[in-house]
Amino acid sequence: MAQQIVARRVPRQERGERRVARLLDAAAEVFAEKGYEAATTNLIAERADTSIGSLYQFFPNKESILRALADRYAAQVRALYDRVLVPEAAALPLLALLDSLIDPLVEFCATTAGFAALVVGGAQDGAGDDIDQEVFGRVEAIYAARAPGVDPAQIRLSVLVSVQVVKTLLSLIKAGAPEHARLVAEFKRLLRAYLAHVIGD
Amino acid sequence: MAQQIVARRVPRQERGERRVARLLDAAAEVFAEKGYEAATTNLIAERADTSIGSLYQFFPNKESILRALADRYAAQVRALYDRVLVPEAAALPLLALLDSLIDPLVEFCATTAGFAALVVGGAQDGAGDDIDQEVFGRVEAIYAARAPGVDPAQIRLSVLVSVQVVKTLLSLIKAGAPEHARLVAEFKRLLRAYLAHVIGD
Amino acid sequence: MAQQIVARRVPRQERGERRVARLLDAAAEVFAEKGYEAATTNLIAERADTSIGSLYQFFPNKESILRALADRYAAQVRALYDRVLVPEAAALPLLALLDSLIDPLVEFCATTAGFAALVVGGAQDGAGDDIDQEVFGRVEAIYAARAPGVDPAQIRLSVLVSVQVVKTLLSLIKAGAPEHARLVAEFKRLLRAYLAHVIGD
Amino acid sequence: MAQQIVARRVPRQERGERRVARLLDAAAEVFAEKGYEAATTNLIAERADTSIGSLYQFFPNKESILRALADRYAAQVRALYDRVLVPEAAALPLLALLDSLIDPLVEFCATTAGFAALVVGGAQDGAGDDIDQEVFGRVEAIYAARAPGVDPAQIRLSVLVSVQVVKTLLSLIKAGAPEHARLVAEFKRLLRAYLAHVIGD
DNA sequence: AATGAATGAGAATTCATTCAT
DNA sequence: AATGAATGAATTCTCATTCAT
Repeated sequence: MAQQIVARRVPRQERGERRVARLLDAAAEVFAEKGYEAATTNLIAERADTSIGSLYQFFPNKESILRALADRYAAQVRALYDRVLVPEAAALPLLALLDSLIDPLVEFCATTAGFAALVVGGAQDGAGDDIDQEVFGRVEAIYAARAPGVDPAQIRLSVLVSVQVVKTLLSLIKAGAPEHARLVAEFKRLLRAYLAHVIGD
Repeated sequence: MAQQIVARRVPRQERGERRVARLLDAAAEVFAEKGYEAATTNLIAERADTSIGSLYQFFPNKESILRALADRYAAQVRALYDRVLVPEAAALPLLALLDSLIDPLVEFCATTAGFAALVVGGAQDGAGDDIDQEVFGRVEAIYAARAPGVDPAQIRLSVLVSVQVVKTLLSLIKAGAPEHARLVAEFKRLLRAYLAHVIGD
Repeated sequence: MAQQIVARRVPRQERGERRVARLLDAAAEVFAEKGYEAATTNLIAERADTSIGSLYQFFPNKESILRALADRYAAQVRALYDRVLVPEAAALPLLALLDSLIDPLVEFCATTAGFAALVVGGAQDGAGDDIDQEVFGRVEAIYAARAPGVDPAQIRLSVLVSVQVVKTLLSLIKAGAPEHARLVAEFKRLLRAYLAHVIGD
Repeated sequence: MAQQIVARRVPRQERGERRVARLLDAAAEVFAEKGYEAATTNLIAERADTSIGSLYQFFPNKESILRALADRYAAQVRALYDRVLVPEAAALPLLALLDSLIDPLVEFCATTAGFAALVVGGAQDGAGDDIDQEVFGRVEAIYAARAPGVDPAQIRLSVLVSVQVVKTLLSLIKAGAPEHARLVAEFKRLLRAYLAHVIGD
């Protein structure tokens, strides 16, 4: 009996989750296309093949859609880094470290419509903060492990600089800069030159 | 006599100019506070102690206010750089060069309400482009003068990186990052390390 | 079963249609009272006991309300003429023909608030054109059938004159001319005298 | 002395009159181009090479410009008819009478930008009424003289019909109907056929 | 008298959000 | 739970009219 009740519920929850996912996909698309302010909740619902009423069943207001999207991206970035940014990464040569730091984000950015808009664009006040935190924490751990003697405050500052620089790179890519690869390489040069001083080559 | 006639007209023009200036000041404030989209033309007029009708006497629509603001900033940045970024700057030691490149902007940013929002924020499509161009051209000339042997494409790439990095710095300052000075110093370190490779220390 | 599904949707559609009808009624009233330009969409919505938002759910802009109203009138005139202006009308004595041509329009005009304003008033560029066409085509067919030997160009000219004269009559009635009936009779005399020459008595 | 004072005044008054004339010309143009509602007082002033302030020195509001324009047209029509519509016209053959009734108006309409718009268009409630009266009175006198035995009420009705028919003709011409001349001829046929019954050929 | 900058009520239209079905 | 019609506050912009200069 209890199982039945649970079982009967699961499909419903699943259906709900699928709908939320569709809504977030649609929102990512629409936010990326029009920007947060110009995006309308009606268009998002329509793109998600749902009704506006359903949208408001899952999200109390427009901003919460953005937050949820940011949450999802933060989780995706976490998963991304779980694979490549293992603690041992701290032992890699700086160049390799930068590769494993930057390349996943660049690729994610290229594949994922609204990501850059959210992380970089400052679409809405603190929308990208969770994603930032996700990256920040990882990088801080690695830098600290790599340069144990350095003042933690200096480490944090270097992490801040690094993260901001990568975000800038992503924003340029999103803006459709030509010579994608060349740009990525140059930003790696930038960070390498800087970090060689701070946490060693 | 002739002077009198001219003089009689001046107050009118001056009044108009003062009003435009007040409107732009107000717009800068409001754009900075709320962002471009959320800013309303009525609020801008109110802040400028004028009527909405007067606002539309000077600006045909909301976007033109943003453009005019960008123009004004571009002119101010030009004036700023006219003083410090003389051609001889190319001969300075890299650190001094970075000082004269960055410090004026940082200070201007700190004093001027909506500047960073416009330059960095991507408030509206190409709003900050003129300001960017202003800086870009100057910096390109200096880098090229300093490193005559380097491939112009590489120079341009380095200028792009430099300008973007400075814009990032400004956005952090605008975001109210604590330890202002420390941050500026660190971004100078970042650029110095990078540029030492590209255009020499 | 299938019927039920269909049936369930009907109330919604019906509600929408009723609302559109109410909006058009209100619009007819308001356009007739104030003229197209001076009529406000807010007043139309209010008169229709709806919100301005609902109005814009059905009509993309003010002009489209006018067009829809014209469409509705054109359809009503078509229906009107379907009953009385059968092909056999061509065989009627001229006076009887004029009766069946004019009387329905006069009555429709008297019962229907905004009709004359639209047909005659030139409220907006081509607003009444469809209604004109509706009448023009019918009358042309009848005149041609009645006077087969006459040059088609002359027929069209006579139709134009006839239609314009009737429109003028309607405008006078709308303007609240006293002695309604006398006026109608006189305009019939006018057209009879003219058409007796052109298409025969 | 007295003469001097008068003399000194005359130029002022003349200047004012010339300005009023220029304003009315401009208004005619603008009303004809855009219609009464869409015409702006600022545009009228600009077209008249004056300031908006001067416009309001002579006209208390927008509507009064229309009225003044109508007055001017009424006077011009009066002058027009003073030449051709002499009492002896009543003795002319009907066709010649119609010529002298219609031709001047058609020509005036063709030469004078805003005339038709005003007389026909119903630009504003009673704007063309004075002009109507001007024509109505003349025609009534002539019809009455020509058909002394006819009931005055019938005369008035026939005048009404005649005037309305001519107005309709003017509106078609203004609307840019092709075959100008043919149209005029046909409308004369229309009126001739009608009037032959009423006031004799 | 002439000017034109200034005013602000008012218009069309949008869109986040609610709620009856 | 799903739907989408309904709502109306808020926004941009216009234009008749006023009034200081």
